Amino acid sequence: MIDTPRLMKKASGVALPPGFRSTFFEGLTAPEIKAVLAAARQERISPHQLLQQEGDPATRLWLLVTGRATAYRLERGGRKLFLRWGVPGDTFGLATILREPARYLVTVESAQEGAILAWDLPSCRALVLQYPSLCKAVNSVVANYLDGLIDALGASSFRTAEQRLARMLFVSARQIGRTGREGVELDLTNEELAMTAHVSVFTASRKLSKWQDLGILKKHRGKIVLRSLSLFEAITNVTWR
Amino acid sequence: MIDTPRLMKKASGVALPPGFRSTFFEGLTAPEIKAVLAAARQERISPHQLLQQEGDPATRLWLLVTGRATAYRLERGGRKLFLRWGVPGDTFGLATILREPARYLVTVESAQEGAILAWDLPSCRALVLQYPSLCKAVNSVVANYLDGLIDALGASSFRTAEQRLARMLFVSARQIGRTGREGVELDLTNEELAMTAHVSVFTASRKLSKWQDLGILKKHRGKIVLRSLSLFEAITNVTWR
DNA sequence: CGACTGATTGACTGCCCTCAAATAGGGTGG
DNA sequence: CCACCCTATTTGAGGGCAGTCAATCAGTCG
Repeated sequence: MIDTPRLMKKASGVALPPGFRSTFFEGLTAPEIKAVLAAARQERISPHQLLQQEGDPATRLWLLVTGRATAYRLERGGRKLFLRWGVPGDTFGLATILREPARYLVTVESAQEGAILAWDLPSCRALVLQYPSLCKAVNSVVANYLDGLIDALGASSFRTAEQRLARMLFVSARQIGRTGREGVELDLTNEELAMTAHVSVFTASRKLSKWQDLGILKKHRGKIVLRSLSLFEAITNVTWR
Repeated sequence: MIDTPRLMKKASGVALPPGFRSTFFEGLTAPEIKAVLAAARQERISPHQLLQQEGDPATRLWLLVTGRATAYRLERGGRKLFLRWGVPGDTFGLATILREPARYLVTVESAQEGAILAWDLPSCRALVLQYPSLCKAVNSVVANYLDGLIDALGASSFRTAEQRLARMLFVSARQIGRTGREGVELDLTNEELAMTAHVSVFTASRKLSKWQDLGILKKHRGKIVLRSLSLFEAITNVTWR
């Protein structure tokens, strides 16, 4: 969809897609951004690649440029606890900048072809020393993650499977949805959606069918088209009186 | 239990309980800690006092010195989503140090008499400018919160009411438990415990009774005595195959 | 046209929440 | 010291949401 930047070994001029934005850069001045970008290394990623693994020593900070990723934690029994989508502009490996010998808190796996910008440990150290506001940028990103997590916890604790599903459709639409002519298109299988909403595949299928019958979405294999976003928002909010 | 520090209007010498430790101070040098403490203001708190409210402008950073607090978020319908205990050494209002016009993410309510150290917005700004490592300290604390939240989300998503209860008893024991002669004593009503484990009061009562029959805890009104901590840890881990 | 993977549907089960009502602890005032 | 009250806790009955299991159906790709 967007001309993907080419691989570059050394970062003299990192190519970013036009209109690229990242919350990580907010709060940084233009020259700071420039300096930070100059220290970055760009890499291509392929689907099902483990970008970082929980428990591993945090040796690099990185930022998703194009593609999609999934952040999750492995629970006892091998189940994956979905935490959030990684979309262009999202930053991970933030632990690298925290206390020096840190470990990744979560596992991040790419879901598509794409590209990332990465900073290794020495670069991070140097950058933080030179630009203290970087620390604030990290803070800001982490705060966003916190907020999202609290929301997810609330959903998981107080809401029904139907509400959790509707919520996930809603937030996924904003994050990984493409606006097509029939509505917002989501490249998600039932299984993926079920996992993100912490619901069984069967209830996911049932609820989706119900919503299709109501005409507020359309299902295809591995793809969901939402006709009306606001209805899903309503579903998640209503019902708790 | 510990001689509580007296109220001081100006912070010339802030009185901390002997042996007081805070993760917030880790990563700071001794002179830094001294400077930070010098800028603090000490206040007494009483039970059921709202130390901060979600959505309010974040105007102060503070640290619990003595007492106990509850961090939660208010959900639609007025239900409280319990997030974590606040115990001596815990820091809150970290948003104050992030992007300048910030708002509190969560509500924190005191549960006992106690004392806090507080820094107002100008102090925070000044301190962060002078000691960049403060930013790292904040980062570190937030990372801990993140980790705890992910854990809670996992519990809420994948575990049974019994496992969530056992988990909460276990973590509460470490955080707010006193070691008595019969085991670890927890000052918790069934209702409080139920709320923190995201379980109904009734299932809480039933499970507690069951565990009392098994002899691994003893119930009193508003108080629980755990005879064996490790058993509870086992309960939370077992069962997932 | 197979083969494989994703999606569906129905039947069954069980955890845990809701509601109603009774019981007990602990402090207070007479 | 006892009667009383308020609140915490208990107990049982009932029901619903949603998960598991099994089997079938449907799309896609080779």
